[in-house]
Amino acid sequence: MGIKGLHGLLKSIQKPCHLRKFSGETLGVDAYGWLHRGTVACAVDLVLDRPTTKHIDFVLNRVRMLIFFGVTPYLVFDGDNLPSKSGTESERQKKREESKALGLELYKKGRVAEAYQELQKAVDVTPYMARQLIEELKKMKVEYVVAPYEADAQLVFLERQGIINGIISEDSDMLVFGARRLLSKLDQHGDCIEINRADFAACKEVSLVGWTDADFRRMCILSGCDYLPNISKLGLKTAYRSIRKYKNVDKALRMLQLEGQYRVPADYLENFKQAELTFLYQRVFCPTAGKLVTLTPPETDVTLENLTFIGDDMDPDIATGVARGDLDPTTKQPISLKPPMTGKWVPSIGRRQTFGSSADLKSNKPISSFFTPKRVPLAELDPNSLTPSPSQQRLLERHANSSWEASPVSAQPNVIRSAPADRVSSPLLGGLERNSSAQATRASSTFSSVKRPRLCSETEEESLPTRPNCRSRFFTPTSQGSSPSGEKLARSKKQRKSTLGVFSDEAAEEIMSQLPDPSGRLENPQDGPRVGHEADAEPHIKDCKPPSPSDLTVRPEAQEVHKEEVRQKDVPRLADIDTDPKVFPQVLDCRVERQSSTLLSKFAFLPKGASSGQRSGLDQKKPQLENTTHARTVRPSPGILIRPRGSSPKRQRLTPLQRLGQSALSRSRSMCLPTTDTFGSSSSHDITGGMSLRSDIMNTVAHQGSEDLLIPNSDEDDPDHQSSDEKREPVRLDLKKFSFAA
DNA sequence: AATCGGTCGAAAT
DNA sequence: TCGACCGATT
Repeated sequence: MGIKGLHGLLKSIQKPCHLRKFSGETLGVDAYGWLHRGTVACAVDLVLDRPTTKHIDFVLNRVRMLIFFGVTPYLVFDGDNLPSKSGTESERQKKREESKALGLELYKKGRVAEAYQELQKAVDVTPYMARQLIEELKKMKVEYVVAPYEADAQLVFLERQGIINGIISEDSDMLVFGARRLLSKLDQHGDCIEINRADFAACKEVSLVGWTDADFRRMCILSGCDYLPNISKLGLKTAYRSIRKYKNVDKALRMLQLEGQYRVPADYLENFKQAELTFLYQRVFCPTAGKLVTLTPPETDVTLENLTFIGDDMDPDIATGVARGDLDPTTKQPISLKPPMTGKWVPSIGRRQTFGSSADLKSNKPISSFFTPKRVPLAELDPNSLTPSPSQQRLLERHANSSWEASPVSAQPNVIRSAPADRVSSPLLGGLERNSSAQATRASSTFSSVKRPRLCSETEEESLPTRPNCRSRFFTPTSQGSSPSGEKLARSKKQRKSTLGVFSDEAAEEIMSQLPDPSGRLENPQDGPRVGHEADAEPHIKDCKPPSPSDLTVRPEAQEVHKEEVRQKDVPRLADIDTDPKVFPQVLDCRVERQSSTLLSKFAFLPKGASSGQRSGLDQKKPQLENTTHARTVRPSPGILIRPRGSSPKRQRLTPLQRLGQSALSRSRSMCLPTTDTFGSSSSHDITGGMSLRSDIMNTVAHQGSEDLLIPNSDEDDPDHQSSDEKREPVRLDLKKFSFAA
């Protein structure tokens, strides 16, 4: 997958950093990558069709982590296979089935561990899993899109449109597509590495100074990529040299062959061009236009019809259905929200109505009659679970006499306000809901509402308020004093930690000490030695260009406006439950319970950290953390979470807690300020100047590695940065680590 | 020096 | 499954 060895080639411009750096920005996520990681934890269950949501929860935890650090997640799912990759996929499918058979065999023999290993290979990430996850994302008001084809291209497209400010993915192909800012190796703490296109000129392994995107792309393709296997014995280094020398692939290939050693297949050049065109023009979904467009606007002399390998175009309605996750990206058929238990697939429209309609829920038929008791997976997975959790039971009782029919949405805001714990009664939400009218949305919304309590239940059970010690899940089990996992965390953070004292609560300390971390200020000046100019030496293959005005997509300067429009348009489908006020209280209750438990966990969590704290700044920070947590994690509100960049928070109707959260948010934002603004406006990319950095910058540099020296960024004038001094003290000690890293 | 093929540990609970 | 790493090969 991806380009072999590319990470190694770009080692020197990989900057260790933390999600906090991207606070206030929107990051695109390769959702299948996360889902796949999540399946590791429950591979056996998935293969055996046993009920599990661990893989979904894994992703949701990551999403929450992003939100916690002020990042707006935007999840992007893979869609259909490109025609050229269909062979690969069937091979994989075959391998998976073999692994499944072998794994099950081992399992029967009692060799569980081996079976486990084998079954991990058998897991496939399905559109259904994506759909499950999407339902949760809707509830959390997290933006997402299902790409018509590859998520890679979709992500890069979104980045170019300015809809996202960076891409979280492990796939180095992203850079070939033209990603500008790639975040990889994200761990559960928020640490990751950044590869920024603007830094390419600083690459030490090879000199990319003066390289265009086209040069880079061709080098990668030449060394072997998903669309074209490499010429044997020809790797990245050789590809680099020949592109550097000849710039032109045609000539490079001829010379490589002449020099002997390399045997270039007859059709290689043709395939090469195809591969390049796939990287350039693969079809993606434009959320603004509501239809498919090519990743790069086609040049006038490019006839898309001839490019079958970039993926077929599709009807805008279908494309939108796929993008929303309503339609299977491959079959284009509606994805049933019901688990595909027996292979008997019920058309999802009918199914949804069945589940969501009031008639059905009120029918005399006992709900359990819908299920075969023997089929445990069904019972477990179905949203209308026959055995409601305690909280569900209470809710059901409470609403035993109330109608399930939808009532006018205008009643909604009242419902929200009357809810005791729902402090974030977002005016934005209410307002937008009134606009929601799409029937399809309504149908799935109703379903979601019913489904929600069920899907909550696992989380609920794990974090019931009766267990005040449980913690937010993305904080990993660390706050239990000196637990093994605490040590594990400490180990992973050793670079930063080594000079700090030993705290009773590593995790809390971590969060506390880093909350106001100025690392966000170390933004990459996007200019400096320019690498990305598109000066294509080869006329026969067109290069990426910024979206042209003629394109249906948005131009950068119009983005804010368009983004707003997109939001407005999108909200109905995102605001699923909220379209049904009657169901809302139930859902709310469940959510509140879950969320208050999350909140409680934070409270349980924080004092420990605070008590172990040794710095006076800690007390200043604690309330902010709590409130930020509350506003962002506990009750994701569109007013906070899905605010278009640049627009101002709607303060006037925020609750005090929200306001605190907001102030914390804006605070962290101001500290991380030039993130977006620095884009292209920050001054020099002066390598030698790195050593003259102010000490406060050095703080950050210290634990970020030498590459950060390349990116001076001075923006520390946050007057109420309470703990900057306290903060500075311990971190500066880390300079040792820096010298180590350097 | 670069590439290739193999092994190993981490991923997740 | 992926990467990092090692040793063999050219």
